[in-house]
Amino acid sequence: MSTSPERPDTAVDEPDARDRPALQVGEVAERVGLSHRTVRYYDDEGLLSAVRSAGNYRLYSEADVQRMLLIRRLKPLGYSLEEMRGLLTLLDPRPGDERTVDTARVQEVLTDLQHRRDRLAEQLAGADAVLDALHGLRG
Amino acid sequence: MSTSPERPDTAVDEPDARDRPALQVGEVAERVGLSHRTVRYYDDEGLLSAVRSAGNYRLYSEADVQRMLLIRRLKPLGYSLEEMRGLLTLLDPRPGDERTVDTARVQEVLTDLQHRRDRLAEQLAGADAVLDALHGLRG
DNA sequence: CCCACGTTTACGCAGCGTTAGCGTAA
DNA sequence: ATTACGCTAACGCTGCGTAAACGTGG
Repeated sequence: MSTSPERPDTAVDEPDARDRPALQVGEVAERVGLSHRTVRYYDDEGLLSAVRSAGNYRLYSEADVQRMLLIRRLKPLGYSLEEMRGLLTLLDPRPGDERTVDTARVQEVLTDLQHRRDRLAEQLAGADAVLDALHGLRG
Repeated sequence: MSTSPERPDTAVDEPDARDRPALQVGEVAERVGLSHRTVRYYDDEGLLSAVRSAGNYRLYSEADVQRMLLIRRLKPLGYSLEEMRGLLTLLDPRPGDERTVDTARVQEVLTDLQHRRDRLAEQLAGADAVLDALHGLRG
């Protein structure tokens, strides 16, 4: 997710690979479709890891943006931010996260993810049912 | 929804039509898949209209159950309970609700409903994208 | 008939998680 | 204009405590 496989730039894989934090809160908020308030909140809750500018502004990297987009996709599945934190260490590990790829845990998370996806699908089906009934009532 | 067209009982259309409130909070909660606390909350918020027993217990009719199921289907679309109240007067009017079938308003509500449905579909697609990526990462 | 028991409900208060608004300052 | 920070509120629940109503068995 955070890797950019094609990048003959700084030789290595990703660590500093031209992805130095440069975006401030408003920019990323707009890009990922969250309010700047929410971005700040996620940051405070430890889901994000902004670097600070000289003037103490939060600065985000492209990888951070990807992470936020991931959060944005995961959130409708009903995870709390605390659960999200755990999820992210598995799905979008940051340097300094546990490196042991606990396969059992991953499987556990994955099936849970599936269940939630299915529930979401049911909700969509429910909405469609209502919509159908409604369109029927006035064709 | 709440009408049972065949009933030569009390002459009129539906008011008492064998659908007298008889279910108490726990029963309906289980049937519609909400906590009894939530049912009470909805009731307090004016989404439901329970009748009270001699001992002050809430009693719900079959029509109420249908209404709750409708709420349950509409809720994932992100309506606030206040919006829900307005929705219900349109989609599941109770005796005593505005009887003018404001067509423009209905259309408005309907397209909003559609938008929300589409947003839900996008969320599902987003979840599937994550799931696909994840399954790819360990096939 | 009555009592004692367990279950169900009522109500209010208080808390939580997620957001969003505001004011003030840098 | 943008951000930082903290306070507060709103929303949708949820849990707790206490009290009353119910149903069943003795």
